[in-house]
This record gives sequence, structure tokens and C-alpha cells, in this order.
Amino acid sequence: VKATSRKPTVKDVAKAAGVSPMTVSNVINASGRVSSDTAIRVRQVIEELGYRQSTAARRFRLSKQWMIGLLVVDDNLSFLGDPFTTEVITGLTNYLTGIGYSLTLRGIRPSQFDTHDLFHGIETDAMVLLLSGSSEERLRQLKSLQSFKVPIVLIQEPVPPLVTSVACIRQDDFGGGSAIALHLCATGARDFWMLVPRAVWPAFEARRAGFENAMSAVPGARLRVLDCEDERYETIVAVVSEALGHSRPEAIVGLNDQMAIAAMHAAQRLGLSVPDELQVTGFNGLAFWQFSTPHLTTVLSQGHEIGYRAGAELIAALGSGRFKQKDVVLPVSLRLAESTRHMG
Amino acid sequence: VKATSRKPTVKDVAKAAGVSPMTVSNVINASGRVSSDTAIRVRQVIEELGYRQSTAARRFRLSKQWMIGLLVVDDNLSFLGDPFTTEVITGLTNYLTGIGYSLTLRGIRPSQFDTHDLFHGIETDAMVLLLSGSSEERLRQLKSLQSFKVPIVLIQEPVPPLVTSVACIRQDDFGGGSAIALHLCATGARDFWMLVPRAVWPAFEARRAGFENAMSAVPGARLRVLDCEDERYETIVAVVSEALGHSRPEAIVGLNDQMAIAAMHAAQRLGLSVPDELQVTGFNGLAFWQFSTPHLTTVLSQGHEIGYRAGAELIAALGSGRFKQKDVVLPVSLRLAESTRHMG
DNA sequence: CTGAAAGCGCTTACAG
DNA sequence: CTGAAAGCGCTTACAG
Repeated sequence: VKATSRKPTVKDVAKAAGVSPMTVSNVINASGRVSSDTAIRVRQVIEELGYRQSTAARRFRLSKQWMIGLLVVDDNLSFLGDPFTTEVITGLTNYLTGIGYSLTLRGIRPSQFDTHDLFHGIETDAMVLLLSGSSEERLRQLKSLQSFKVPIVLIQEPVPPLVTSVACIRQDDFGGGSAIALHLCATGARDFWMLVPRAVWPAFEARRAGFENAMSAVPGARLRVLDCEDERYETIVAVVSEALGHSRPEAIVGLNDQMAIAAMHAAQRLGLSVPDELQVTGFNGLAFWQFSTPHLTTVLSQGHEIGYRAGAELIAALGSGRFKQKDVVLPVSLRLAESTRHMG
Repeated sequence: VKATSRKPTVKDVAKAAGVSPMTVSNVINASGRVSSDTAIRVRQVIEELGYRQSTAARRFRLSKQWMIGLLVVDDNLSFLGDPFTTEVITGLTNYLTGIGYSLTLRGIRPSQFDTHDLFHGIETDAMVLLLSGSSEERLRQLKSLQSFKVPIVLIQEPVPPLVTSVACIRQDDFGGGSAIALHLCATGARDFWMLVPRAVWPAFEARRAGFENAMSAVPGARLRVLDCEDERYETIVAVVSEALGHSRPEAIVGLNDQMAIAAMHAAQRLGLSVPDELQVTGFNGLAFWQFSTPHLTTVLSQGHEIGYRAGAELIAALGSGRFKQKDVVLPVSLRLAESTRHMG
């Protein structure tokens, strides 16, 4: 028996093995309803012919894709730029690869959301969403994505009220913000600046809220917000340099490590010593914190774990028809380094 | 006409519009063979019924997936860790999203390559590969992946001889390595150390070869290779600190920015001033170079462009049946910063 | 310009 | 334990 030029199908295998196509199917899918003699023969023919199941046909027949879609909505063309996002994707991929699912990646700008034909050519069993923009925008994005009628996991933001078939995996950014505030206050600092970029990310809002909440319990603590056009290194350096020309805080709080390092550099260039004259804190602790001098006190994010859990919850929901938990919150931890002063 | 519970198909649309299914198909796919009256009516019904084409059925019928597979072979569980890889993926996604293709991501360890059932459930029109390991290993990986019989683009490594249907997109890492060597030699330095991690990446080999080649033309120039178990910050700091205990080079060359920054820190901790007593150079210039003090002289990589081109070449090859060019090499440029000494 | 027929490769009932 | 029939939703020839 010689293979023809076209790819062999179940039919070819069946004929060569002297059985029917559905017996071949049963062998492949290990339904257990086939005698071992037949199974062995069929497997041998499969080997000989180099038969490989058509995934496309299976997907079509069973209307199941074994595929999860990841949509990142971001104004930045370089949407994977943040190492946190990267970590999430890695965790998700690692989970999905392990159970034979694929991940499909798509990045889109918020402005393209309505016009662009997002819906063309995407067909996944479930979706993972990294949204951005104001909360109204994000709600609109979410509602529109729900028309796919697949389970959805939101990363790093709580599920809005009255929304079904959606769960959320996030970390305790509020708690992380609180931990930073408490640590800084414990060093005796009271005068804080916070770098807040214009682009709205839910996690940033939570970090800020956590910081303000913890700070509000400390008498005399004051927070000044430095608005930044974007998160770029040059932007942050410019904003901080300008502000330091007029007054001096005791600590600058970055909502992520990149911004914190830029602020640190701006201060150091003006001759300020970190942490003696100015303390600096970051957030995430993934790739950057070690690259500054001194190393950055930061909050350890669990991007990989968040991605991994997102995959696990989604697959579980696919099986049972519903999410076990609507809101999964992972803990974070403060990691002290030399950019802040330590007690005892 | 009220939509039933199940999703409407071409058949439903056809019936409601009083035409045949293939007319509906022609309208959707804009074949231009439909009278505008009919087309308008059909489009209206599509709207009313909320009909959406089944991608799975189309993929099956046309045996085309509109999907590109990206496979990263890396021993690191966190395979997206390197910002260069991240840039490549972003560029690829941006290109593919623009033309209605999806990207499917899979990460795998070299050790899993044979045993793990890589082939299950992947069905893509083409593949982009980021391989790792020795050149024999990579060749084996490539050959095994060729059994999919789809066009393949290799990132950052040349196509081995006698391999067909494979093209390569890379940057001029050899030239980048040369540029670093020439710049350092021009500052008067002759005594170099290079950090070389155990894991073999083709781009690293090219950078090293380029450096050695340019250096060999300069009388008195010497290179010492510091072997490192891996690329981690702590590992590099340990290796460099140890070596600096015995002797002092004039410059340390990192094969990427991460390693360069770690080396810089090790030197600074021993009281060496950069660049006066020791110069340091990196490679990539993507996210890290600004985060060190002083900023890092580095070679600018074009990860985004490489990913984008990879997508473009692949889609072109899908159309014409062959690659226009087997080996696309993008230029790199040296970016000077304060970690090296500059001439007037 | 429009339609009736056939089939892509697989699997789910349903019989034997 | 095994098989003949039917169909998932779409589109490509082929006729009218």
C-alpha cells in the first residue's frame, strides 16, 4: 500500500486496514470500544500511511476549537511592552500547551474597537481580555465581546455588576499599594509624590486607591499626584525634573517599576541621594527592579501565576458550564531593597 | 422572521431572503457576481438574523486556516522573558492582525521536542520558529517541523544548507558585534571580557564572531571569555565579581543589555567607575539600556521590524508558493551612551 | 445573474 | 465489537 500524493484520511486508513472509518475514529480517540487486535492493526496502518487527523475537520465537526483567544486592547502598538503582560501570556501559554489547547493572540487599539472587524476570523472556545481605557470604555468593550457567547476571563480588573459568564483573575493591587504606603510611613516619610499616567489601567487605579487608603490613616501624610502624558522614560524624567525644581518630597511612588526608575534617575541627576534624601518605590518586580542603582523596593506581581490561573479557570468553566469563582484575587508581597530606608 | 435558538447558517439566511445558499455565500465573499438588489436584500437579512460566518466551516472547506503558528523552543519556562522575543511577537501580531490572520503561540522545552505530542491540534498555514540549542539540535528540530509541509520562517538564524521551503529573517548581529569592537578599540581599549552564557543562541554566536573578527584586525587587542551558567542577574554578578578580584579589563561586553547591566553593577560595587575605569556595552537597546546608571552603549535591535517582516514574507510565500528571498538581513546601529568613552 | 448537487474529513446516533 | 447512514456549514464546479 503506497500513500497517494494527497493526505490520507480516515477513509484511506479504513480501507487499508479492512475496517470502517468509524472504527478508525474509535481507535484514534481511544474510545475503548475496539478490540485490541483491530486497534493494533489500525495503528499500524496509520503509521505506514503517515495518517494525521485533520484538526480543521474535527473542529468543524465537534464545533470545538481547542483554542483560547487573548485580546489585548492597548493604544500602544507595542502592546506586549510591559513585562507584566508578557508574564501573564507566558503563564497562560504554559497552562494551555500542557492540556493541548492553543492560544491565539490579537492586539488592538481602543479606537479600532468598533470599526475594525474584530469578529472576522476569530473563533475560540473562550477569551482572555486585557482591556484598557476608562471604565465606561472597558464596559463597552466587554459587552461587545460578549456577543461571541464564550466564557471570558478579565485580567487585572473586577467583573462589572450584572455581567454574566465573565470571571476575573487579578492580584491584590489595592493591598500592594497599601503595603507601600505603610512601609514608607514607617520610615518616617509623610510627603509623597505619585506618578500617574494618563492612560487608565484598572490595576493602576487599585494601586493608587490602596496607597491613599493606607496613607489616610497616618496623621500628616500628604500625597501629590504628578500627571504624566504617558509612561515613557523621557516623559517621566521630564515631569519629575520639573517638579523637583520647585519642591522636594520624601518619597516618589511609581505605579510600576519603569516609572519608578525614571523618577529615580531624574532625582539622582539633580544630585539627590536615594534613599537618604529621597525614597523611591516601584511595582511589579519582574525584570527591572535590579537594573537601577540602588535596587528598587517594589511589590512582587505574579503575572505568570495570573495567566496560569486564567487558563485553568477558563478550562474548568468550559467543562462545567460556569465559573466556580467570579473573582480570583492573588496575594502580592512587598520586596524591600535599597531605594527605601529600612527600620532596624 | 425570528431567530431560532441555534446560530443561523447560510441556509437560514438564504431561506429568509428567498435565494439559494450559494448566492448568500457570494454576497458575503463579495465575489461580485450578484446583482446589487439581491445583495442588498441578503445583507439586510444577515443583519436581522445576526448571521455570522462559521470560521471553522470555512477553514475546513477551504483547507486554509488564516493562522500562523509561532513556536518558541526554550529551556526557560518563561520563554517570553527576553524583550527581543517580545518585540518580534508584537511585530508579527501587528502585521497579521492587519490582514486578518491570527497568531497561535506555543512554547516548548528542547527536551520535550521529541516526546511531547507537538503535532496534536496544531494546524497552521505557516510557522515562525524561534529555536534554541546547538546547531545540530536546531537542525533536528527544524527537520522535524518540516513534516507539517508548511512554509517556515526562522528568526535570527540562517537557513541551513539543503533545507527547502524555509526562509530566515534576522538582523546583522555580526555587524553589530563588529561595531562594538571598533568603537571600543577607538577609545583606546584593548583588553576585553565577554560574557557568554552556556545556552546557545545563534544571535549570540554571531555577535561574538563579529566582535572577534573586528578585534582581530587591531594590534594588541585581547578577548577573554567569561563562561556563565545562565543569563540571570545573580549569575552574572557572581561571575564578574569573582573575575574582577583577579584582574581588570578595560571593557566588558555583554551579549545583551541584561547581562551588561549586571556586569556594570558588579564592577560598580567594587568601586570601579564606569566608563572611566571600565567601559561596558550591551546589545538590543529595547527596554533596559536606560535603566542603568550610566546609560548603556548598545546596539539597537529591530525586533518589531523582524517580526513584521517575518509575517510579510510568510504571507507572500503563501501566495506565490515560494519565498522571494531565503535570507533577509536587517541592519542594526550602534547607539552610544555614557557607559563607554567617546572621542571628541 | 442564480441554483441543485456534491463533497471537504470527521463523528454521533443508531442498528446489527 | 463493528458498520451504513447522515450531517456539521460552507463553497466549487457545473448547468441553466
